[in-house]
Amino acid sequence: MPRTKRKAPAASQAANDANGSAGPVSRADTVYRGIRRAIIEQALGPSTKLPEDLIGERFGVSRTVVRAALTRLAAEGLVELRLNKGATVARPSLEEAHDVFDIRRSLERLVVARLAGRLTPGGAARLDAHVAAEEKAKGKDGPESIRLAGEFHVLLAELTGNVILSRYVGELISRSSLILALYGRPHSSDCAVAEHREIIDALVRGDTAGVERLMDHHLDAVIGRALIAPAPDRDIRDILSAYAAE
Amino acid sequence: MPRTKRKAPAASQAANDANGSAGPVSRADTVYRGIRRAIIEQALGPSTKLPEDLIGERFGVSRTVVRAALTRLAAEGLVELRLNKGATVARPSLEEAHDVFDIRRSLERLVVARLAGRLTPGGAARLDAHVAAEEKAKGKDGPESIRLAGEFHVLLAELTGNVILSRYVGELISRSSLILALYGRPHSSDCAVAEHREIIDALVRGDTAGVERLMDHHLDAVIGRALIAPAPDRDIRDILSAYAAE
DNA sequence: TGGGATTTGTTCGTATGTATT
DNA sequence: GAATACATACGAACAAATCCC
Repeated sequence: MPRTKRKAPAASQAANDANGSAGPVSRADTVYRGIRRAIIEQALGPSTKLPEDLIGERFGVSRTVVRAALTRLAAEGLVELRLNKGATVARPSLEEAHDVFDIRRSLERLVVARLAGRLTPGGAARLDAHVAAEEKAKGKDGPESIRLAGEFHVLLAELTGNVILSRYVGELISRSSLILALYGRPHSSDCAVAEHREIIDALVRGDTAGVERLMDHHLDAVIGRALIAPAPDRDIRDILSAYAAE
Repeated sequence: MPRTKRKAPAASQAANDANGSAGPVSRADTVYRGIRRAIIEQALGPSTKLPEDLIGERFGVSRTVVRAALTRLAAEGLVELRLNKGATVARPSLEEAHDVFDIRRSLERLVVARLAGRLTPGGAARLDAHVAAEEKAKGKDGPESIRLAGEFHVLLAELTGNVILSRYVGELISRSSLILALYGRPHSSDCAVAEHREIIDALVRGDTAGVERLMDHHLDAVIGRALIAPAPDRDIRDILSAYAAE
């Protein structure tokens, strides 16, 4: 009798509703977001194996649903999917790391150029609020801080209204998390909140050239934290249970 | 007796091997590539419904495999996936169209900047060969021509060696196919082969500023063919059979 | 509006492939 | 290296939602 360790029909009918805001959400979405967040917050490190059975158990869904989520994550570059060998958290090479930051420079410069002087009051307010949240989370130095630092850049991209641009920036940001986990210092990942403030100021002033320069410097600083350091391996089981409950 | 029209166990065990070059290929890959090509060559127009059963029948695979392919295509933006309502070929809004070309400008400028003066002899040869193929296919004015025009840009991106960059450019190019199908003139989609030649020349000369200007002009010309025109609807069945056999 | 046909979402069994001893 | 254990790839059936008349 093979693989009899599957759980009962999965009592997760209460996992519906209460989603962010837009449109109905499939169950695969829930799993996708959970794993994505776990990777971004560096709870799941590069090369961590992601067995379908285990994940399905933790999230209360079947392997089919997990597969759909893993497929999406693979398309996004966060997960590697080798035929017949299952999924692992991606382990970007040093070369890929350079590639990521290369494109980030180009696209994030486009973002601030589009935004300079064109920031709505509402947009500026959202940015201010976000930076305030970053400041608040700074002391704790936990995964929250890592995520917020990246989300500042995603928020900027979203404010351009260009959905494709924000999707790409979002992907690049999450890959940056992986890169920092692999090659960066242990947890110096806070993105220099002061620099974020400077960028907002320059955007409000409408100083296009200045904000492009600031963003370049800021990214240089981020890249500067790309040093050699091995990543420890932890047990997936404990980690996932924290993310299964959204 | 619901849905009894499914075919026999599907005798497609010979669908393995003989793939392009790199790594083993899942069956979902085959379906993915087939549908993708059909969309890029404008055989499947925007909003065309993509029923899982029908596609699976044509490709000789089950719905599970089709779903995986559709999930990937959706992540890429070529397909829209609405919950409980199935998949359709994406129909980019005019706004999205502008977004696509906006990012194309930025990324393709990065491509040629990276390439200027750094083109290997092999790379230049591949570009020359490609343009020759474009020239040859130009008379026929068929789907081949559409695909080749886009692949020139993808080839440029690939020559940078930045795999993420080439993935993004590839996605943007295929979306451009959709945009041209929607808003462009019927079939004036050949990308001005002469302009491609000029770009190659400038790259070989190492004329960075010149090639950026040329690429901008070239993209302007492409964007210039974005006019209002409705797209006719055709029957998926006939179309897919041509693409099922690779 | 309603009911049947159709399509999608999901589960789960089986076959096949990979790792391990 | 063969046998065993295990994980993945795929398919068929079932349940639920949607569509269409």
